Amino acid sequence: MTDDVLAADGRVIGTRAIATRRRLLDATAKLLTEQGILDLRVVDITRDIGSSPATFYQYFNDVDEAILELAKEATEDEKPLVTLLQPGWNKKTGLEQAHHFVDAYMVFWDTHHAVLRARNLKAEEGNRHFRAARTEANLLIMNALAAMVTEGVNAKRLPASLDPFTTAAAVVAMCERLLAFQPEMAKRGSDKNAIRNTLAILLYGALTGH
Amino acid sequence: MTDDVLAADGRVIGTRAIATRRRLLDATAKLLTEQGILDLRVVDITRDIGSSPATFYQYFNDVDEAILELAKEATEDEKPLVTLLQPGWNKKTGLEQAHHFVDAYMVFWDTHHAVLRARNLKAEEGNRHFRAARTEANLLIMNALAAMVTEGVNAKRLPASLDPFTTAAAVVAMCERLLAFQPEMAKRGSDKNAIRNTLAILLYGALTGH
DNA sequence: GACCTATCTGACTGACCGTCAGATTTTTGT
DNA sequence: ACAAAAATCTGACGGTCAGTCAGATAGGTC
Repeated sequence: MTDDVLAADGRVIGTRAIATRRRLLDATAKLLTEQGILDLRVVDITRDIGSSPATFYQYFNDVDEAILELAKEATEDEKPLVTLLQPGWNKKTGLEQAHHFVDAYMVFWDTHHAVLRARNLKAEEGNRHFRAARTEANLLIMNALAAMVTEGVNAKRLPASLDPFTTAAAVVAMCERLLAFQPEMAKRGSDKNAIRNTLAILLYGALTGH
Repeated sequence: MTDDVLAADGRVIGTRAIATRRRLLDATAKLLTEQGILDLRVVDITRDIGSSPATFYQYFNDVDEAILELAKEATEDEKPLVTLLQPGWNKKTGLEQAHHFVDAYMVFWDTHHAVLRARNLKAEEGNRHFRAARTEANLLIMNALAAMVTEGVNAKRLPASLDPFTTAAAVVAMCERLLAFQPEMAKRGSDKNAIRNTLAILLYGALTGH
């Protein structure tokens, strides 16, 4: 019952409608990637699937609602990343584990960057629902990171004055931002591999104190 | 001659027009802060100064042009920060110097966050002019940071595999992002001071290896 | 095939964008 | 001080998009 798909007015919809709704979501994601959120128009979304604006509003009250759903789908793809973040990265294999995480994060980012950017913008501009979505997604990763920092602090490898949660936020920030900067940095001589390596080292250092 | 103020069609304008243009820029900055870029409408900007949309287009070809100018003004305010980033942060006073930088950066961010967010979004969505503006601003800080990293690498306090430029980007990312997250993190128990301290420690560590 | 329900869309209202011709204000010349 | 010229401002308009609603169309049931 709970996973019934609903129209904008809340009624349960059938298979044809579910398919239409899905095509609308896919078109939204596509146009978000191609044109960015500032030029995202409902007309374009519906034109893309050969339909009319009225159809869109059958399934979503506004564009935000569609983007929010895409953001939640992205969060689902983020969950598996947590398993790569377990306390106990040691001197021998820790750096390699950091690399694994960075690689997985890069794939995740490449897949969802347009939606994540839109989500973050709306969250930063104060939209309650997008704040909640971002917080939920970030907590997945940040709780795992904070646990690793706490372990490092307890083992006296990291300074006690380091706030684990803030450090975790800083680590997430580095990951997201370096990937967003990537194309620009490439022009300045830092290629994808340099970014990957440096990110792994910084993560490894910040999280373990090694 | 070069610092003459120009209208949208390129002609040099007089004192009354300069004042109008300035009021338009201030109103743009104000509404960008209050409502965010997604709800920024030219009608609102001109209404705010008791004028009409046509006036706006006398001075700017579109809203982007006004935001870009505000972004460039923000860059001017960023330049003094570079003096706080000199190689040679040592064990005794280094952490304190990191605090100074973090404090100055916080003030800068608080003043310009709405414009900077808009600039970064447009840059990330591929707008050439905003990319250039962001790159110019970031290079100010990043070159200074990269020089500090290079010094740390040379003194063998930092691993040689660390790419100075990427590290600098990571540091900038941490600064920007933690400040953007601030209100959200406050709710989860990391107050402004914890953020300030943690950021300073992370900076100090990443830049000097101490 | 007649009926019922789910789904879709044409057509409309209202708002904003960006333009332009003409109105208003300021400056210049005498 | 006044008229002419230049600079600045704006009302009004055509075009596009958001969002709504009544009615058309498609799919299923008996």
